[in-house]
Amino acid sequence: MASMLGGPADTVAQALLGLMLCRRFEDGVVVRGRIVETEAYAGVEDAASHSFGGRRTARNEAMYGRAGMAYVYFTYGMHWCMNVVCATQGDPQAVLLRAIEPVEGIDRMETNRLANPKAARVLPEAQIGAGPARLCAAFGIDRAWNGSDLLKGGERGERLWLEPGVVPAVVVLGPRIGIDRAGEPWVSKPLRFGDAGSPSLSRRFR
DNA sequence: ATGACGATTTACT
DNA sequence: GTAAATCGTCATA
Repeated sequence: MASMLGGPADTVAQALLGLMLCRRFEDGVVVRGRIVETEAYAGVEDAASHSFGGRRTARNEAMYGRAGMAYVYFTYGMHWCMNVVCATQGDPQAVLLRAIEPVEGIDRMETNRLANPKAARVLPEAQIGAGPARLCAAFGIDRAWNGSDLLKGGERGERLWLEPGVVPAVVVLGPRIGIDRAGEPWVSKPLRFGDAGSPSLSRRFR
């Protein structure tokens, strides 16, 4: 598990598909979701990456950490998104988790969603984790998890970690979402990966 | 101190 | 399809 995260973002993005993202809450409840959609952010060369050009700030510091670290950031004034840091320490590559398919603790995912007044809309089960911010809302992931080690888990009896899962039968690729301003060639590179058979993708691939 | 912006989601026409 | 919501972060001064 640890070794597979040490590679470049595009490789890791594909390898993460099928793995289980798991969290245990203080009350002991566990939620699990199968990762079905990811995006690779290739580091200093990648104009769409928060680390483009070696940019290093308090916000993206986790990108420079060890593989297996979580990089969680806040955006649009209301949403959290989570990445799995990859490559080697000091090389700021990461993979954005764009969608999970609910597997366990679905009631708790609902509760977590409803706890956020901005996400009070009820969604069909398959859509609960279909989107980078939806996934974080469902799992209750926020800034407290930035920099946490996904291979070890968190503190306070709470944990956020990865487990082996079922590899997708068919993987589809496409351009990344919401990065138009990065310009070519980065806007067109096929760095978005999905499990073609999943009903929980954030958007269609084409 | 101020202003511009965002790896999104939701509601509405 | 378009637009609003909403605020932490960063660059500039």
